Amino acid sequence: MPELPEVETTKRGIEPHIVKRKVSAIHIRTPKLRWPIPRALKNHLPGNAITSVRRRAKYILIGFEHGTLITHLGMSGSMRICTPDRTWRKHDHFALEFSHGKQLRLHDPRKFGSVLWSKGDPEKHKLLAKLGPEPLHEEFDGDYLYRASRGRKASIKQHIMNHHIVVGVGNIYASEALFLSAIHPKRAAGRVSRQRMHTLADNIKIILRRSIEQGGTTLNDFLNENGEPGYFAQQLNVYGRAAEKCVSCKSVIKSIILGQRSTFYCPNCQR
DNA sequence: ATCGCCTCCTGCGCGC
DNA sequence: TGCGCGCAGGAGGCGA
Repeated sequence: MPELPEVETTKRGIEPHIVKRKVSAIHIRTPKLRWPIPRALKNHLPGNAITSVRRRAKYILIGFEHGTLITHLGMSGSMRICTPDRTWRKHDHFALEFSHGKQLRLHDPRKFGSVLWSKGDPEKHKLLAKLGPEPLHEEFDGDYLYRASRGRKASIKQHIMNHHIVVGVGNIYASEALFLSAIHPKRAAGRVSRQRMHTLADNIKIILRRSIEQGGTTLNDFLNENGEPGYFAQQLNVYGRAAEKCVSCKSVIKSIILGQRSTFYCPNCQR
């Protein structure tokens, strides 16, 4: 399940292979992922060069002079650079082919990913327009998180996973950040103190930065078929560790469902 | 305005 | 050993 570090790693991995490259053909092998892949891309893209590769939240934005390809990996998607003669795998849904003889392929078994086209400023696209700040930007800090949570009755875990508040904090890192911050995931967001919000914001940044650094070590894997790109060994303290002992206090890690999502925490450390 | 539930899809794990 | 069932999960959309 790509979290923000995997998406950032993917973006960094594909960028040097595709930026400034001219698209010679595109392949739409599956007409509909989360949404239909615009058929008009066949007219928009060939003959045009990629001018930029950016990330916003978990979207990878592939820029052209006349518009932007907005892509999302969903929960099982991955992108890979390969040669056009490489056999199509099951779930290879979409590909850009370049004049320098490479392809960028989107692979996504769950089909929760997306490929869309934005003519104007992609930040104004319906899917991006209302997103909150990037967690690694300066504007996201404890004060911001505190202000954005006053009066909120939703749990702190759902709060930090709410993309209107802050983007890119997925289910795994939400549990992990709350553990490091000693905050109970079910605590109402509006009842977390300013000081603890600072701790939480700091921990979110630390976890994401560390994961991105580790993801960087797998960048070589983006060329050809070596392994799954962007997935790195993660040191997780609570996620997926129900019934195991807390690394800090040896209490038994609990698992609950919160907002339809599995949630892990230490009932002793987190209050 | 907020919140919580539903939905998309398929691989996988579990139980028998 | 093989089969079938049910769940997980990102995030938009909708109903309350």
